[in-house]
Amino acid sequence: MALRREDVVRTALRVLNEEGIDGLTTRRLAREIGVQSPALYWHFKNKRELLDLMAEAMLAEALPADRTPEAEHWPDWIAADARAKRRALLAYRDGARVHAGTLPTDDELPAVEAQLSALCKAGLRPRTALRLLLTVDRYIMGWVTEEQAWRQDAADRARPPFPDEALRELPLLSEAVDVLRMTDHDADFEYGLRVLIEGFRVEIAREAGEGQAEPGAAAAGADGHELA
Amino acid sequence: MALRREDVVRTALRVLNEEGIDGLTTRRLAREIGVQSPALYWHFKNKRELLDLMAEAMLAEALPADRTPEAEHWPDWIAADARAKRRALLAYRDGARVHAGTLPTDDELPAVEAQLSALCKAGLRPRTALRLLLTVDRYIMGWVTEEQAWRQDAADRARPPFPDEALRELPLLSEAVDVLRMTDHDADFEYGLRVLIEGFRVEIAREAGEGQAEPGAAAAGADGHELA
DNA sequence: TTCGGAACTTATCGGCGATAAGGTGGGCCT
DNA sequence: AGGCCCACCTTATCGCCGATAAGTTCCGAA
Repeated sequence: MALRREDVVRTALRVLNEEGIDGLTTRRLAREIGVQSPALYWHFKNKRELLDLMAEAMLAEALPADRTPEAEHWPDWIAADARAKRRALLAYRDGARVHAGTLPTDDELPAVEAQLSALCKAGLRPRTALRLLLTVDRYIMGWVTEEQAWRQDAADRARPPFPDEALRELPLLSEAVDVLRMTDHDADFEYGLRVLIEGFRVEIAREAGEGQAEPGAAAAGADGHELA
Repeated sequence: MALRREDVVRTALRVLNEEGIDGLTTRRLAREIGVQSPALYWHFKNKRELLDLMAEAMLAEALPADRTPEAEHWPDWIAADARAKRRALLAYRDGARVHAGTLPTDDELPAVEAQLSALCKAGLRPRTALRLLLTVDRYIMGWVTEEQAWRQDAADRARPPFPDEALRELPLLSEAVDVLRMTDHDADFEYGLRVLIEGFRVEIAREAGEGQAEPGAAAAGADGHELA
């Protein structure tokens, strides 16, 4: 029976978790499947395509696609989606690096449209609503990337970073050293997420109050530095 | 005369810009310097160490270390630092990927301490202040990573992504398609930055108003989902 | 029964990071 | 003056990588 793309992707995700992204080679994967490595190139045009499908599968597991978010509860589903996405990326070793640079598939777009719809009902213009979604997305990606990099080289790191002697004469950093050493990833992630949502609240209040006139006003030119 | 580490790093940054991170190989770099590739291993224990020094040099160019930020103007210098860091990463091809997973050097810590000091004067506890700084940092990293990935495969991409036909039946996405297609990186980045700072404003107002009693209150357990 | 193409194998390519081992030249000690 | 040491580099080579070319197998349709 012929090998199916879907099975290859599933095995690849397992190998990813066992070996990390550097250990996920075409030969290793082929061996795991019980096939010679060039056979993979019948099913995928190159390794990048395989990684793209892996990224898609990772997120598909965790994010149900057919949900219709409600406008009035936008802080709730934005936060829930953010947590789900982080969890999905954390569920696989180097998940963020696999997902980085991936473009949304065409069939992921309707879910985005639904989110935009809810946010627009809450008072945003489509452009601003999409910017908002991208902002939280970038935060998640940056966060989990760093989180997994930390976890990764925590293994092969001889001594823990930021030893107490390096923090001598730095009383404030010493007091916050737990954050620096990422001893409580979850709570630290939640902090940034809450900050973002509080910012969104302000933004939505402003834009909803504007009466959506003057279309150019919030476009804020490339050098628009106005903060207040 | 012996080769100096600093010169190697400078050449490596030039090659990075010419070839991208995948084209930056030890052989290519050695050839550029006029030396055989194993010679590099006299000066660096491995390629990762070279990349770390490159990352450090990239940011050192753009971020003056001895500045003493003022408490009352925190939104200004946080935004300015964020823009400077983004610019520094964008200044080199794949700059974000080079910098990703890098730990702050011991001599970058005093600058952080100074920022914490200003934020604490503004009313935050050290832990929260550091969380705030990390939050904006993660946003920047996520943003620039995506930005450079986009720019990268914009080159070798046959057709532009998100063609109009994929957006049929998706009116809101169609209206926001410029954001999706990243036609105005700068303004989109500014949006997220402004959102973050507005969120920080709320957070600082809350924490300063608390009278900094009840130390456990804002630690928000791992599952602390309270948003309001 | 033949034939074509899907699905695989074997053989091989050029390039990678890294290590081992050997060479070389200048400065320092006696 | 002579010898030596060691910083710094070279040559040779290892094992692995992603990818391609070309040949093989086997099943289902005509």
